[in-house]
Amino acid sequence: MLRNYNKMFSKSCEYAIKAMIFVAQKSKDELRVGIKDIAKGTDAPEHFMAKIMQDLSRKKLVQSIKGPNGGFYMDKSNLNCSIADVVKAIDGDGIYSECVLGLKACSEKNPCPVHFEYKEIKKNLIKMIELNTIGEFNSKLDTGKYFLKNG
Amino acid sequence: MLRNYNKMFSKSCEYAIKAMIFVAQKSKDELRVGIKDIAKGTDAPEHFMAKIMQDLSRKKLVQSIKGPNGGFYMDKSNLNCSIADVVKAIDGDGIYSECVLGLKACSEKNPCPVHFEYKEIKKNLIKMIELNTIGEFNSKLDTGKYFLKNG
DNA sequence: GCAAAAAAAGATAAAAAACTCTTTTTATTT
DNA sequence: AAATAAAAAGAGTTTTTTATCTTTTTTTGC
Repeated sequence: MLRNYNKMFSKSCEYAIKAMIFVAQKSKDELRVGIKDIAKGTDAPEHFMAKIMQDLSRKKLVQSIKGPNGGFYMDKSNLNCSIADVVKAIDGDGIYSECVLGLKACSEKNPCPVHFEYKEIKKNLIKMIELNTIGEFNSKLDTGKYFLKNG
Repeated sequence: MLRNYNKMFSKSCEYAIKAMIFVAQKSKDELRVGIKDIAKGTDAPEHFMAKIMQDLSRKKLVQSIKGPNGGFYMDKSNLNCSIADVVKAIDGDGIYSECVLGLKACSEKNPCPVHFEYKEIKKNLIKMIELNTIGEFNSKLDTGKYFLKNG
């Protein structure tokens, strides 16, 4: 054990969620944010974040424009997307479907020993990521009481 | 995204939990279980499982005896250990302490945007893994309604 | 004491995830 | 048209996790 697991989401996914919130925040008035700003604003490695943004952009979770004054921004529908949408885009839908003990065959009819206990937790987790939209974080961050990076 | 994340626990940890439940189940009457049986009974790669069992044994979550008729088994106190104990032994206590967005500085006073929503989920998750002891799974598995492996 | 059985330990390999660097494409401004 | 700015794409490296293979140590039964 060299790690210290946690890992509800992959690192890429953590970065993606933070980036989405950051871009939403910064692009309120049609402004575009560059990859450098996004990386700085979320404590993420720049080139790695670039890859993630490309991915999110390809999947239309965020808008991008090349060239001078280009960058990333969000339209109305992007602001409406939930954390769950981001998670699904980056980590897939394992959070919906996979057994907490990794059993492929685990199901209601063929449950692992913790299936039903975990079911409740999963339900709440899914509710949480589905109900929180990216746009809603704007007001939260505006209060200055929430943070996207250390220090 | 080649993965399909999920990953509440690492693979090692999934195997460890299953192994603990399996050994508890099989060693009810002072019997010892060998690594081959454990691997088979949990759908885990044998040598990898061996490593994990060594780890659990070193940390006294399970007992082991070498030589002919040796193997793994559990004493009373082992049966009393919770899933949380196994998780902490293998994955560390990140599940208790780490921010879901990976922010080192995230805390009650310096919360990330999802801190308080996640707090509730985390509380339930911790409750679940702390209240479920390994020994308690015996009766569950005895009913034949729960499974530790596919197929 | 010797052979066999089993876990422990050591060392290596393969796969996946995280991260970096370089080149290309697209758009803008002068 | 040329220079520049920015994202996109491609190709690589490093680190971590997962998995395998080999040797050593311990215990038991003969």
